[in-house]
Amino acid sequence: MTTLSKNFYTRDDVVKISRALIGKVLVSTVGGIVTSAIITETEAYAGIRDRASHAYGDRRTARTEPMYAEGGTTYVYLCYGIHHLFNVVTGRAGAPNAVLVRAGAPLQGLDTMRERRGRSAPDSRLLSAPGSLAKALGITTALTGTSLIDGAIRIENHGFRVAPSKIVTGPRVGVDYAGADARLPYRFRVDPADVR
DNA sequence: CGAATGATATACT
DNA sequence: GTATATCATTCGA
Repeated sequence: MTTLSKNFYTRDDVVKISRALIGKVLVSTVGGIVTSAIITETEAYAGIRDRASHAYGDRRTARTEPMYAEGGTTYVYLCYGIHHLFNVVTGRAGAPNAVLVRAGAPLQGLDTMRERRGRSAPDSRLLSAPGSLAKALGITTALTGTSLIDGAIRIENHGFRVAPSKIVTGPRVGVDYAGADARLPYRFRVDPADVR
């Protein structure tokens, strides 16, 4: 049960890191309450030449600034005016790479997650999509740019095992506008039942 | 299937 | 500075 160290995040290959995050544990401490989840789905966003990335074409703005930080920090932004989406920034400083955490399986703080998500969400869907996952874990844009090493959000290795053959690779969701890049196999997911 | 909902990027005046 | 189109989505009809 160790917190992932800086050198996990600062590696070059964001796609590899995206795959490696499957089975790791995302932990948030918000309002003095700890909630955590096993990561079951991620997507890689690969720098300034990835049309699907917010940083495509080196679009460095107030919003995307956290993506340009050194790996090991967060990038949280508001999508569709409603949903806060949580990303892990990777790579070296100046290279805007990030991994979107799309889904998870509840581990700790189940009651709090249920409260945050509201009555209509069944347990099986508590963390089944990126907006829902952030909501259940209490993650908002207020936490963008914060450290994953010693901040309110961290990622730990609890020793959960996922057979490589159980990790499904495919194109990313909701990026049709990205042309050919929309078909890149940058999405990774595993059935929660295949995490031991 | 489509409304909800607001920050943001971009293109104007 | 102001206008407007767009968006790494979700939920309910």
